[in-house]
Amino acid sequence: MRVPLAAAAQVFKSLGHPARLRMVQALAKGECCVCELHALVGGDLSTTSKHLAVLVQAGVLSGEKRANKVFYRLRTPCVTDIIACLAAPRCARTGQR
Amino acid sequence: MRVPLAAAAQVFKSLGHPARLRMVQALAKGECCVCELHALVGGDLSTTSKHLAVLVQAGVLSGEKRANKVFYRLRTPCVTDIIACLAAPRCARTGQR
DNA sequence: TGGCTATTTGGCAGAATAGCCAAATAGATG
DNA sequence: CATCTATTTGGCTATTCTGCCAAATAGCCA
Repeated sequence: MRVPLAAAAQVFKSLGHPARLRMVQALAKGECCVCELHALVGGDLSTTSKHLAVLVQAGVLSGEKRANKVFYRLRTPCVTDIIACLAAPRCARTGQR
Repeated sequence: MRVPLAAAAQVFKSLGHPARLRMVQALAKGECCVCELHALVGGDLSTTSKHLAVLVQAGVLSGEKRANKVFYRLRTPCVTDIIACLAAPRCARTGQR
C-alpha cells in the first residue's frame, strides 16, 4: 500500500456521513457552489460548510472562490468510481455486490 | 442510486478507521480468524472484536464460527476494489488520483 | 461608505465512538 | 466435570462528531 493507511481511512471517514456522501455524489457531475450543496442537504448552512471542510481536509474536494461564491469540486476521480461502485446494485466491475 | 445513501455512508464510515481498514485489507487476501486480525492491529482483543462487529453491521464482513474460532471474510468484492483504488498511488482505472 | 449576499468561524450541548478492563460465553480437551 | 483457548459483552471514561446559533469575514453593488 503506497498511500498511508491513515490517509485512506480519513477519506473513508469523510465519506461516512449521508450529507457528505450526497454532496460528493452531486459534485461527481460537476462543481457546485456552497448554496447549491446546501439546498441539496438542508440543515443549517454552517453545518454544510463544516461538512465541506471535512471533505477538503480529507483531500476529497477542493474549493475555489469566485466573486462572492465558493465552488467546490472533486479532487480525485477515484472517489467517483468508489461511489459508483457502492451505489450500483451490483459492482460495475465484478457484477457482484 | 439504488443502494440507500445511508447504507453506503455506513459502509464508508466502517472503513474510516485505520485498524478496521487494515483488517479489511488483510481479509481481501482471504479469510482470517479474530486472533490473526488481532495480531495485525494490536490493542485489546475486545477492541478488535468490536471493530469487527462494526464491519459486520455495515455489511462489509461476515463471520463464521468453526470449532472455537471465528473466521471473518469480506462479503463484497466491491470493497476490495475500493481499497485497491485508494491504496494505489494512481487509480487503477483512470490512472489519476 | 453602507448594505447585501455568500460563506466561514467560534462556541456550545448532546450523541456517538474508541479503547481499556473485567466478566461472560462457547467449544475443545484432559 | 475442570480447565483451557477463543471470542464477545457490559461497563466506564475520554475523545470526537453533529448540528444549531450567533457573530465574523469577504466580495459585490448602489
